[in-house]
Amino acid sequence: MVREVPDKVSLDGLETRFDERWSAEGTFAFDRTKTRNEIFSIDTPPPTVSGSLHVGHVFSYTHTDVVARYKRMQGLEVFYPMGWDDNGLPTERRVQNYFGVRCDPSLPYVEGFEPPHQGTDGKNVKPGDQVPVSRRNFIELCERLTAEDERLFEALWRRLGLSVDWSQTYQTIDATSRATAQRAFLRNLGRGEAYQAEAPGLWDVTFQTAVAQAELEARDYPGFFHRVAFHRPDGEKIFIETTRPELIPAAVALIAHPDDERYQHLFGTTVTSPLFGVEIPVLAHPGAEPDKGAGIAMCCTFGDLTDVTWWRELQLPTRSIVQRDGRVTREVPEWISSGPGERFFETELTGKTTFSARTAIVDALRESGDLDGEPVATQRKANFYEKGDKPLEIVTSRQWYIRNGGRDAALREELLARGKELDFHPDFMRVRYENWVGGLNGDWLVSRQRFFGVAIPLWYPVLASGEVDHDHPIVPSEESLPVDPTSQAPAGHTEDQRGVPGGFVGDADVMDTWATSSLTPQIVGGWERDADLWQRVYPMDLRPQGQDIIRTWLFSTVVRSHLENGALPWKNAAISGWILDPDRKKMSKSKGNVVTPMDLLVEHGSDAVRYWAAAARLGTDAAFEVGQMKIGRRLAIKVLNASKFALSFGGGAGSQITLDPAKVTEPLDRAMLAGLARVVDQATAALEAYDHTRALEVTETFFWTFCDDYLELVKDRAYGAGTESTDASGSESARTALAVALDVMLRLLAPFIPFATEEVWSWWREGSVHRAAWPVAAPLRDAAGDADVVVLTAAGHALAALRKVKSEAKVSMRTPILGAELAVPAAALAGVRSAAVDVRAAGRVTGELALVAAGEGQGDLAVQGGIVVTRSELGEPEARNKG
RNA sequence: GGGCGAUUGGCGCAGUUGGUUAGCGCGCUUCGUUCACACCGAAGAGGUCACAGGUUCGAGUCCUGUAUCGCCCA
Repeated sequence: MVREVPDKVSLDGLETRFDERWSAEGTFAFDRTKTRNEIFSIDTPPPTVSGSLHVGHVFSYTHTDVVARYKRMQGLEVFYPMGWDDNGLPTERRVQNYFGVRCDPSLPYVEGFEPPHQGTDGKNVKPGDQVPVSRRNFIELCERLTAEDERLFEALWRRLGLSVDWSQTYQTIDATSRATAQRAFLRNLGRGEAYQAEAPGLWDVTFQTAVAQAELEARDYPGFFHRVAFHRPDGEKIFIETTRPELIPAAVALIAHPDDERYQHLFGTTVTSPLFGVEIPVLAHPGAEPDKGAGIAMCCTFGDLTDVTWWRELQLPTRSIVQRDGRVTREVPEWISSGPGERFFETELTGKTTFSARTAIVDALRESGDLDGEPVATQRKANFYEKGDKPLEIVTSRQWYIRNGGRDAALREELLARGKELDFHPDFMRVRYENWVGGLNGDWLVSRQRFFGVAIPLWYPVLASGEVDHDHPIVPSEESLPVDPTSQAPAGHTEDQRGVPGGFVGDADVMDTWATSSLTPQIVGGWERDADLWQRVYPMDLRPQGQDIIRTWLFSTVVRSHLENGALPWKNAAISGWILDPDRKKMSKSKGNVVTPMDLLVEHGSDAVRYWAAAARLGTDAAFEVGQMKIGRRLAIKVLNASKFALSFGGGAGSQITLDPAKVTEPLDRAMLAGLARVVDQATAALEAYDHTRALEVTETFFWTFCDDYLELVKDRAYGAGTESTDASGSESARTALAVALDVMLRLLAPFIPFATEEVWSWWREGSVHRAAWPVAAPLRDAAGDADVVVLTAAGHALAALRKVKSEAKVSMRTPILGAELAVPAAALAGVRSAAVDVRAAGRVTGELALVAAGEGQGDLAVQGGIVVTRSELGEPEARNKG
């Protein structure tokens, strides 16, 4: 039953109208009564609030939504929650500036705290004016502030048409996430997978925090090679080249490659350092690169990660001089005992930044004659914290680690096996996982010396001596989580025992943000919180994400799930590519070429933008192309117009439409359904293989042929007038075929252009197209019988050949053809013949239409399928109705 | 330095396990059109598939090497 078809169709306003309807009707609400095999669960990336959503988000989240909508139409109940990532520095800074506060974990929680500011118009509050608050208060303020971000993000996602169940949202700092992260950590601790160690690690002096391998970024950093002499007992000078002469006082060995002939005679001997006269050994290690610099390197504790390797493998002493604040130690180290060296250190180096210390040392080396030539400028790779702007130092500190296979071959093999078990889309993305896991050189450092984040849920006893006993942490019960050890006392203790002998101290650190976000399946799935939900959704089906965070988010999630649940967290990982700007560069804010997503959606319409996104395959970078969106918009409008047309033949609103395939009797109509059956098979197979692009392509191609050829061919017959086919069944056949095809094509297109398809669906079908069943080919094939799609192709070509006559004669397509003869290739002849009535009608052939077999070499298959018009006579063009 | 991906008409992309004459869209040219659609329709022009070797009866497709671009890791 056709309820209504608008006179004038439009895409405008569909986004808002259907978002409201889908919400009101709970179209995407998750039905948790379904069992695991009836559910498709998606572990969606939580976007970072405080950041902003950009075109790349729209792009990749659309890919996920296409899958979600497809799976839902396949009859699966889709578990598709959305989260907000508010961990990390950007949120911390915004909270500080917006409310004029700073987090001080040493403070107690204040009930009902009101911050001094409510927004400062973008101006920063000076650190001195910031009011210190407890971590719990800080987190509460964060939740207050990010509520606005979340509202804006949700509005964008709704407009884009993400079929998320909006009653299922979470924040990575909310109580559930904190409890989950802490519980998982305590489980790791209990099984010995989390441990603390006093070890050299990367340290950011600006942010005053330890940094994990996964957060490293190697950048070019300008420096100078200094050629510096060490001294043998006999006075011979051994030259090394270093970019960090300020670390000479921290030198513990000179190291050359074991096969390097130049240094064979030195191995096993000692040299003394210039200026400081510290005696150090000359050692061999394959890590030394003979063709780099002098071929012999100064090993300091610690200048870089190679030093750490040498220190560990050659069991060298620790002689650190750089402190956590990035300055040289204020005490003269005990190993520097030569009179002049000691004095020099004390007067020129103590407390200086590494930069100033370098200047002082280089001046002194020049004076003592130990500097050979002048420093030579160079670009070297230095390790940076991805958010920092100073090279990382390496300092020794006590930190918590979680085992990730970086130090344990057996665990590494298990994790590599998990990688093989996971279906990556596209498959080659697996290599990035394997390279990363294979290249790990340490466990996962999870402690962060930050204030804002999920607290490490531990306290430590304070001994009678006043010393803190880190070896026997006090662990909270899982029921008490989340806890904040800096503002809560452990069970059995009171707050007045904090920091006093016989009492306790709380661990002041927070966990790495990945330590929380690696648990998104557990957070959304109700792990240890909602056992019923958990067994319905876990392990999950799909993790969509970007390729840049395979080493972090994907890997850490696999680690947690493997350790905690002995399972892979999901079956599939769908990796989206980048958005490139017209210069084929990654789009970035700094380049100022980022378009605000909401503007994009408003300007082009959501279906158009989704079409652009869906036209790019997983893992493939895509150009930001407005042209592609315009094509999507054209498709959406065409769907509206063609549908309006197809539904109008029965008489428009109020007319009955049957979808009974038995009524499709004409060969041409059956041929069209045969073609559609094939499209259904191809689109389904493509979507099953996470190849949404192919599904869209075959559907779209068929749809355009349907509009350009089929619709034109059957127009007159569907109207039921004007041809020699006065037979009502011919008209009914066309009308039924049109409706059946429309019904199927709307469903095929629904995951891609959900708004236009839903609009059409609402004109004549019940419920939402997004809860309609995904089409299957069998009924179409049954209706098509033995009809072959070549009938449609051939008839379309014949029509095109007639059009060409008119086009070349530069006359209107409405010009009648008084008579014509077509030479048709043998393979197409029967097809054209069986559709001759429709071809004549669509081509406006009023007289004879002769069909003859084409001769050898006649016609070009690439042009109108080889059909050639051998004779034609045009009638008078129709008079124009002007005015 | 290692790894992964890309290179097809002016632009953006398809091209399934090697198989007739390499497709699609945009743009372009010409024409048409207001009773589905001007956010339109029809017809047309336009390509030594980055380069060099090799395997094969046959290579855009497989192998080797080179170049350029992008990303990741050292």
